Amino acid sequence: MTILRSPRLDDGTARGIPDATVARLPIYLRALNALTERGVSTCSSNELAENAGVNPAKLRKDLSYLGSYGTRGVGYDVEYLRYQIAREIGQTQDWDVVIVGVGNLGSALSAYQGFSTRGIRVAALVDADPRRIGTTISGQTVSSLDDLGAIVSERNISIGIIATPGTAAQEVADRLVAAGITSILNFAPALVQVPDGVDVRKVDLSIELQILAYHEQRKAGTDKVVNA
Amino acid sequence: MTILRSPRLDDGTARGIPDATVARLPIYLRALNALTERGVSTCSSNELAENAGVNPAKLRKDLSYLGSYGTRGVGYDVEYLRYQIAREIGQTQDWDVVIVGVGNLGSALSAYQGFSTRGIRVAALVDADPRRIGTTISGQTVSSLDDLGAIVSERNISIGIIATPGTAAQEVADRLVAAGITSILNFAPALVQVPDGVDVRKVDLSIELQILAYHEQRKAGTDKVVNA
DNA sequence: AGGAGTTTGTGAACGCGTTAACAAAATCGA
DNA sequence: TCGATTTTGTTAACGCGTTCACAAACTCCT
Ligand SMILES: NC(=O)c1ccc[n+]([C@@H]2O[C@H](COP(=O)([O-])OP(=O)(O)OC[C@H]3O[C@@H](n4cnc5c(N)ncnc54)[C@H](O)[C@@H]3O)[C@@H](O)[C@H]2O)c1
Ligand SMILES: NC(=O)c1ccc[n+]([C@@H]2O[C@H](COP(=O)([O-])OP(=O)(O)OC[C@H]3O[C@@H](n4cnc5c(N)ncnc54)[C@H](O)[C@@H]3O)[C@@H](O)[C@H]2O)c1
Repeated sequence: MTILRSPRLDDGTARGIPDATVARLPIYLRALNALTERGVSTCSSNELAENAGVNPAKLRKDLSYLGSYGTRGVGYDVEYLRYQIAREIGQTQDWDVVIVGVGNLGSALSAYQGFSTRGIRVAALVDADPRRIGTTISGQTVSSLDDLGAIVSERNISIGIIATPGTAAQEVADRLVAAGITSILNFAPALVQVPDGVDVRKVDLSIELQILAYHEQRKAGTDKVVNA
Repeated sequence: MTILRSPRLDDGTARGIPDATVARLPIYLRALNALTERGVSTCSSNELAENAGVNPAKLRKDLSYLGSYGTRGVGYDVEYLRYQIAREIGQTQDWDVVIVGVGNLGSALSAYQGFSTRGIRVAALVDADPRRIGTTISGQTVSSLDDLGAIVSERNISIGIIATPGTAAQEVADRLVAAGITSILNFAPALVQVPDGVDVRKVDLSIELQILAYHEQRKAGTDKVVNA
């Protein structure tokens, strides 16, 4: 009698897609867009899986959580499937984000053109440094951290990006939450505590490189065997 | 009679630490450094786990793959454990990386001070744009992509970062591999194919935000219930 | 010396994610 | 119409990662 986080509810509504699947849906979307650009209008799971770099069985299982959008013996209609995935992950609308901390990384993020094609719009830039406040970065005026609450509610922003030093991360997170933000992407190498109902994802670029370094070290130890 | 990728080999040598554990070891390292700075010389698994934001049992299991470095009834010696983890993940030496593509993101990465304290050294910057080649960014001269092979072998670089547009990613990966690079961190939204023996990790910031957007969409649908 | 208290290291259970395998459902040609 | 062929959707098996729970090992106090 344990309560399961079942992908499908009893009423048949597809809900609660596994995290691992959610993380891959944007990849499929990108692959479908690439197929459209190449003029392909129908594809099999093998074809799409190849383009996305995943196992075909995994792709089909992932898609099965959304519904039954393929045709047996035929495959998937590229445009139709693209729309269904986009709808599922909320890409039929744009999501506004605020970047807090427009230093090296925050500036690079604010200049990135690739977000807009994925339904992400950088709607506001915020910093605490008086020398940065009021300046224009990538066509946007940098606002004060103190105006965060007003900006978030005015522009209906629900996602915040922390690109400040680690020491400021918790304070910034608290302010974002107080302003009504319910999703945070944290680039600072620090743990942030948030109340229930707020999602936090962490991107740690140092760790990515450290993981590669670990494998490099292991390779060095077995190189004689591998290169023999 | 299947061959297992066992954490421990028959001779007792600790090898083949699980991927999930490897990804957390740098977090523990950071937490241990923080404890040292606070003057703490001994800590329990509960204490360290709290600082790292993980379950204590998970922490102990992770550490058990490295060896038995704690004392029952006492806990861990912070400095000793820090050294053991550092040694395990290759942080007793510096790892040199080359950044290919010094645009917005590549420049931000090259300016980042946080890498050096984690054993990562940005040893070279490379670009294909003649207007960038020869300029100085974060105190380093930008070299031509054509000199990649010489730079990599001269400076003994084993890790490459791709920060070029997605369209150039595969070509850059090929060049990195040809130059002798065996680990790649790819920021471009593109799949890159590499030979066996070369590790590739992908960081996709759009997808991180898209995952948050998905959860935002779900929250919107259940808000009435949650906020009731 | 011995018992009470503390904390590690690990065995075992559990759950999630991945993958293989196949029945169901479609197309196509004869 | 029917059999051969293709490809999906799904079930079942498997492996990895997480977590609980506890014996083993240590400290400390009397
Ligand atoms: N630059 C990189 O490539 C890189 C790589 C990995 C991780 N990071 C992490 O990303 C974060 C940002 O890095 P960066 O290189 O852009 O740093 P940076 O120093 O260039 O920029 C930080 C910005 O945050 C602002 N800031 C400081 N405190 C603030 C506060 N309380 N509220 C609002 N703004 C505040 C500063 O004024 C500055 O503009 C850091 O945590 C860093 O560790 C950066
Ligand atoms: N800027 C961001 O915040 C951000 C966010 C997410 C993803 N990305 C991805 O990171 C990558 C870099 O982004 P960016 O904003 O820095 O782009 P950018 O256009 O600012 O810089 C790209 C750089 O790569 C160089 N380049 C192009 N072709 C090259 C080649 N064949 N060899 C070597 N160098 C080459 C260009 O000269 C330029 O300097 C892109 O793939 C982008 O999609 C960037």
